[in-house]
Amino acid sequence: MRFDLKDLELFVAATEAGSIAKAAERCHTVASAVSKRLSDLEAAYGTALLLRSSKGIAPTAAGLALLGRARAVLHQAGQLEQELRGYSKGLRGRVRVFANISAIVEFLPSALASFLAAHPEIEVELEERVSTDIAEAVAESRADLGILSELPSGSKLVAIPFREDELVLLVRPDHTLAARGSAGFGEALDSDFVGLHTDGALHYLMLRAAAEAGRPLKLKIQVTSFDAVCAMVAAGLGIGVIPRAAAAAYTASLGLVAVALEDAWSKRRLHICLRSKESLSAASRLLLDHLTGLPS
Amino acid sequence: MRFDLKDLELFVAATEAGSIAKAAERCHTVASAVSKRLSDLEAAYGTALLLRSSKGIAPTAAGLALLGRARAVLHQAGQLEQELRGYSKGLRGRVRVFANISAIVEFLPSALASFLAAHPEIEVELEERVSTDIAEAVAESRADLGILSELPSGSKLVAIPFREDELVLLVRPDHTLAARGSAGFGEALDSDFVGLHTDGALHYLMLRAAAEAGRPLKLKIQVTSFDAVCAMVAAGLGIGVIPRAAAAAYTASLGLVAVALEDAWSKRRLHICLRSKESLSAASRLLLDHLTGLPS
DNA sequence: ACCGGCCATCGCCAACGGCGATGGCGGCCT
DNA sequence: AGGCCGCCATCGCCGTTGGCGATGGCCGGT
Repeated sequence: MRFDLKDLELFVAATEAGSIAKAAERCHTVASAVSKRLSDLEAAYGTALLLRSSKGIAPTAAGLALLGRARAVLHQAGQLEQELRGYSKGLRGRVRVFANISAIVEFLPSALASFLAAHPEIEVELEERVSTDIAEAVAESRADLGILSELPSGSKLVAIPFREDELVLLVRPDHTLAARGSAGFGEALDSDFVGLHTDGALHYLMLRAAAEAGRPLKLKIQVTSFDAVCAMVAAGLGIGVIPRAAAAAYTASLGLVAVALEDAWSKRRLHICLRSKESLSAASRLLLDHLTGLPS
Repeated sequence: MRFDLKDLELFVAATEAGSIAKAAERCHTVASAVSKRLSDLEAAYGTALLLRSSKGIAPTAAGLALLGRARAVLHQAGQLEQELRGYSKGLRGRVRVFANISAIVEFLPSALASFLAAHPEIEVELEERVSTDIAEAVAESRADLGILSELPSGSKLVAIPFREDELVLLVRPDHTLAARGSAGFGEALDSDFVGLHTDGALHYLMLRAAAEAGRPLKLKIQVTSFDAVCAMVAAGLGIGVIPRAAAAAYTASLGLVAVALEDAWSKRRLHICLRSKESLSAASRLLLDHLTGLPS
């Protein structure tokens, strides 16, 4: 390992600031030191990372590619430091949870609140990801617990059923389906849709359902949160498919209508996934027990 | 940041080896240095990470929790270093691409030209294969990236959608279908066909479509390139099925006519396949990013 | 043409960190 | 029981690393 965390910090700071001088200031040092470290870094690997000019610096292609990885390393290192600090303050544990947006919006707020109230000495770190990323992160020990809809096939992880999650159609009151208590997804395909993350499981479900109906999914707008979906739907830009619990919060305030989906795939079961029960830390196991023991 | 990558390495090595002395040996240093660094690490955050005894060390709960995170940081740092090395010498390293004939004729010329212009230091090695061979080559690491129409079922490879590919009937102006803007494949089955590789996906599609129509595919001539198909068609030896983009180049010069196919299978989606994003070399990833980032 | 901002280089020096020796501790074998 | 061995912590020594400030070259804007 011929580089240092400080090297990475300086590199990121320099590319972000666009200037070695600014980076030095931000990192509480002087430009000459930064210049040297960066030059040495480049020399050590025989690769130009920065383009120097009299008005600052810009990353080369290699530098740009490196930037992302450097940020990832620094982020992880930062988390590690936080965790260390936590231990010195008497914290007894820290659990890293990756969850999909449905779980985060619907179930985790209350579940985590009660858990943290019962275990103030445990810190929970929560990040939102799409299901495939979650499984990967858990498999690679970047997360202790994952909450997702379905494990990717072939995954070696353990999956424990968590909650039921019902998807509903979200429409404006003036939509033709608004008066119906329920509808098939196929009936909704005439409308434009407002979608979520292109790589999310929900998106995939909708695409497949449309394909099975032999019709295209008219997806014009893509956003990344349920409230954004609701806002788009309220604005008349299309209709959406979101979990019932997420819909409930918005139907009243925005005057929208939730229509039950009759398709089988609209009933999803969320799962908690982990590498193995034995590999869980004490804190993680406490959280797992809490999540699975709660009345749903 | 009060710790160092080397601290983490030593910490991981020590907990794995169960002994500071062993860790020192593994890391090519001496025990005293390791002992000091670990003590300093603990002192810096006021947390005991290791339990010392006369027969070695064992991690405390805090240390155990830290272990996973430290590994994650080191893993990412290792990736970063590998990438750096890749840039120094690897960018001279080649990217091996296996692609089917459709991709090679329709999309790769311009895509590769712009890529090589942007990255003159990267060599791209391109071979034409049929889709099944491509998937196999990628799976066996004989190729870095594959471009094909559909992955064989059961394949463990990652497939990323690439481009749309529309197949058309290529006929002479005096053919009965030449006056039609579009036709079903079934209507064309009266004619003789000029075919491509007997084992290619395109050939397979045609065979299956003919079988579904309950009629034989009258295939007399088999060649291995689109221009050969065109020449055969122009010579009146039959009609052909090739991608629209490939047809465009010849319809004018040879006085041929492209007739749209009405069958659903004529709209294919090409995919880029690879083992996993993580296993890609830096150069391969650059090419992948380039291909997926291009406007289609 | 000057000035200001930028980066690279150089010499200086402090501090960090590795090294080897030493000492204390506990278990194990004889 | 006594000696021995392997372990880790501590200490002083010293080489290297790395920060600092000054200097100089470069370019663009005023």
